[in-house]
Amino acid sequence: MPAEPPLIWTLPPPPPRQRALGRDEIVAAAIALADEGAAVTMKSVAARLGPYTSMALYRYVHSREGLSDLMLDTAVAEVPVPAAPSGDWRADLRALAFDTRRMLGRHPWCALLAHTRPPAGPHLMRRLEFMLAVLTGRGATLPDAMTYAALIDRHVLGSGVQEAEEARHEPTGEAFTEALASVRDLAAADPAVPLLTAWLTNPAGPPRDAQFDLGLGFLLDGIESRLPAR
Amino acid sequence: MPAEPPLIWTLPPPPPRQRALGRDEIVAAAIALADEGAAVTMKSVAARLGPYTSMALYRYVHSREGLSDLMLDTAVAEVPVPAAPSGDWRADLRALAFDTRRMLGRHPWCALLAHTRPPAGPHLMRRLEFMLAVLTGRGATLPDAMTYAALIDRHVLGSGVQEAEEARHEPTGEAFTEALASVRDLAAADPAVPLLTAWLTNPAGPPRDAQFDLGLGFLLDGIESRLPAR
DNA sequence: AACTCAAACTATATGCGATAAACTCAAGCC
DNA sequence: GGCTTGAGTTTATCGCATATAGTTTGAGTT
Repeated sequence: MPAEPPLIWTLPPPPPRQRALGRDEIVAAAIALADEGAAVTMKSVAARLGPYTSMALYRYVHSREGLSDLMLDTAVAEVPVPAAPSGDWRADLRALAFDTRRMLGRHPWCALLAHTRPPAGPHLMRRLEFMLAVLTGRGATLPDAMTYAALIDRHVLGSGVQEAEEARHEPTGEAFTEALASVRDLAAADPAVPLLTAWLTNPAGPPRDAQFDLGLGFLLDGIESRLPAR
Repeated sequence: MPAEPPLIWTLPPPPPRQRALGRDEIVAAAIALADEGAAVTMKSVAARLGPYTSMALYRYVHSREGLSDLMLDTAVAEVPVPAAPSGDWRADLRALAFDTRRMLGRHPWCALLAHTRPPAGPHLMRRLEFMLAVLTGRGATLPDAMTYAALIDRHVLGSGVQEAEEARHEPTGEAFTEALASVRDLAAADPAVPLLTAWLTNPAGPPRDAQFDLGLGFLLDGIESRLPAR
């Protein structure tokens, strides 16, 4: 027998509708979810904002892809970009690289996204503009500056993606140790990969930041060698 | 009224069933689809193999993720890996990097996949082992060798992802030109990004291969400077 | 020649995710 | 008071992965 629908009088009064979502709140909610490692779906974002449905978001962000692009640019906005080069091109680029890296640490999902989306957001553009200004200010041609900037960002984003991947698996020592062990066993079973096996048995190496700085230094050295003499 | 089911006699005789799928055929079909830029779904892969359903694949590849991992390792298997270092560490690493780059050119989907999946396949392992052998053979410690190898792969994969992204949009001059124009207009509308606007108006620069080689050279130079003296 | 059985597929159903189209509902306006 | 408009909701598809349960088939057995 179908249950009698409850009388309206027994039900709580409807909550006051909170109207007027906005792009900013939506993007902030999506970023918060992504930072927590939760899946970002239209539904989960809407739910986080209150008693909304996924369809409510479309008015503001147009599509899922639009939301992704907004998330990316909003995260990049956290990277401090000086108004003008300081005069020390190397320090400028290094600081920007590290600041970006720190942002990627706060928003690990960002690295992959940056790889997949065109760099068309306003904050992405201003960040790139600064790199170009620093390099051309030191004498590079515009095409060369673009090449160098791409090189550096490759390093920054590549590190970001890799570390995000690693972090995604590490937190729980349980499954992680097991996964590592299974890869190690796989390697150990193949006599063709002794060095890899040795490393997996005792994975050592400089800390991440040092590795990052090392590679960045290599790139900056290379760029410096091709800049016009002072 | 529900249509009368047709009598079996009016239907064509069943086609002879081709049995025995196999992991290799499945992975090859998936790679072929991906190379063509088509979506790789269980269904599309099965259909490409004949009159199969998506479920037929699960026996062989376990899951969608399993299929991805097999695709990745199979593609990496195309990269020729010498049995042993030649004695010229720099030439060895450079050749491996360029061979990998060529493979990524044939399989553009591979770069992103390599970024997202653990490098546990047998061919991925052997490729890495070779890099480690080259670097330790020249005097690097194992942890350092791992750091350097990661640096190089970051560059190789990063270039691969970027060029794959670019290629995905270029083929059709129609929409691409339009998209480029809209980004340029966006930049032009922001007075804060004159250099970027200038570049977008006239995107120039060395050819891709030269840019790749430039960055690779920077990294190899840097590595060289930290290798023990001969 | 009929029978059995496991391997190889198919059918069916569930659930998630994105999104189009149509609908509702409250304010403000004439 | 009826009309418009903005802001969400409902409903309905569609694509995709995949669990579970069936079905077919062909190689061997008796």
